[in-house]
Amino acid sequence: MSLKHGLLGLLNYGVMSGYELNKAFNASLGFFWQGQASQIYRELAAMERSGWLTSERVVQEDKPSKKLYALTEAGKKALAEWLADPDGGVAEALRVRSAFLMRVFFGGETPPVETIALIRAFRDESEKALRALGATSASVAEYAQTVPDENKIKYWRLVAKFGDGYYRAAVEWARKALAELEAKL
Amino acid sequence: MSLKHGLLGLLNYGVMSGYELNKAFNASLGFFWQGQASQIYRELAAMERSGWLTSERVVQEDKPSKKLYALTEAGKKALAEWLADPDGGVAEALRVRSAFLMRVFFGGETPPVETIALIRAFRDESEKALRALGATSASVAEYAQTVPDENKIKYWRLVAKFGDGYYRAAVEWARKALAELEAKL
DNA sequence: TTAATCATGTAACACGTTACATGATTGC
DNA sequence: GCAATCATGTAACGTGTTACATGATTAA
Repeated sequence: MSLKHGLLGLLNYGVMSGYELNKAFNASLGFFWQGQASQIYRELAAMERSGWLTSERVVQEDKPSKKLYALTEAGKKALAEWLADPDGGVAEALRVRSAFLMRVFFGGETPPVETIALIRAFRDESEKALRALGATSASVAEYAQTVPDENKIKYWRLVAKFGDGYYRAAVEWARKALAELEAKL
Repeated sequence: MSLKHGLLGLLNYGVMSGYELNKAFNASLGFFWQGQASQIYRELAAMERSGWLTSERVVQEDKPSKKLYALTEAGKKALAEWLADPDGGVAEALRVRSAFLMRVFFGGETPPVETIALIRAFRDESEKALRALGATSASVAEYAQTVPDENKIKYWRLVAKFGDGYYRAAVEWARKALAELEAKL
């Protein structure tokens, strides 16, 4: 799975604590992968057990002590192998899993207004997501100016563009669906 | 979760065996929800335990005997409640989970050709999915002619259109991304 | 003769989610 | 005075995946 590999990728940029990893994960990889804090701690413990990481406890004044994780050679190797995997999860990438679409599928079993209300909520959420992504992209663009590591940022922008296209498609679908359903009321 | 509710929805159309449910599930709900056969059997057993279903063993000649599942009143109620839920999983519907995008995100850590190869594979898969969906839509259209239960089919088509928009967005994204990356080689 | 279809499942493991616990410090 | 931030985790449960087992029949 990829929570592990996301953590490896982040730790490759530098030593971090579990708490910092959780924040970094949500801020950067959060769009296409989500993990609860508790899960991240569990994975970190597992990764340390399998020799990918070492941890060092750092005692702080005025704050709880933290554990800094660092990649080992084995961890770097695991990351490199994942990056070099020619398969790269392409097949699963297109898979949709949506209770919402399932609900729409069974729309014929309920009064139309209920499904319409649901699709309206979906449209609103999609528009919100689109706006939020715009804000993220703006902050990436800003970051790009100060630290012009163009090589990395290029790929970050690609991922953001995927999100943009996805949310746009969602909004467009919802609008058309609503126009169709509302016309028949 | 929704595997349960998908099964309830299918059983609402008529009595079926686990094997038939698995096939029906993959054929109709498979686009937006996937379940292994073994998981379906497990869920059916759990649903029977909680009183949503009853099962009857049917002995067949020349074929292994099967178990036919039927909705109980409690099962119908559970389905109705799920259908009436005003939330309907809208928030989670937009969530993306993609190891592929994570891999692209870290594209700066590998030679560009590797990421390009990956995105090409993704583009090919997306085009394939789009074609496959076209075939599905055609068979739905055909089915619509013979059994013109327009009310149900309307919603099926809506779901198919979502898939169409999604795959199209994927193909478009991949093409643009490739054009950008290949130009800099 | 090999694979696919029919039909059911068990077992084990992997991953995701939710609730809870601790306890000091800082900002509204 | 209350909520948020910092920082770590445990426990339990829910869901998803993979491998395996059985065994007859039918089509390429």
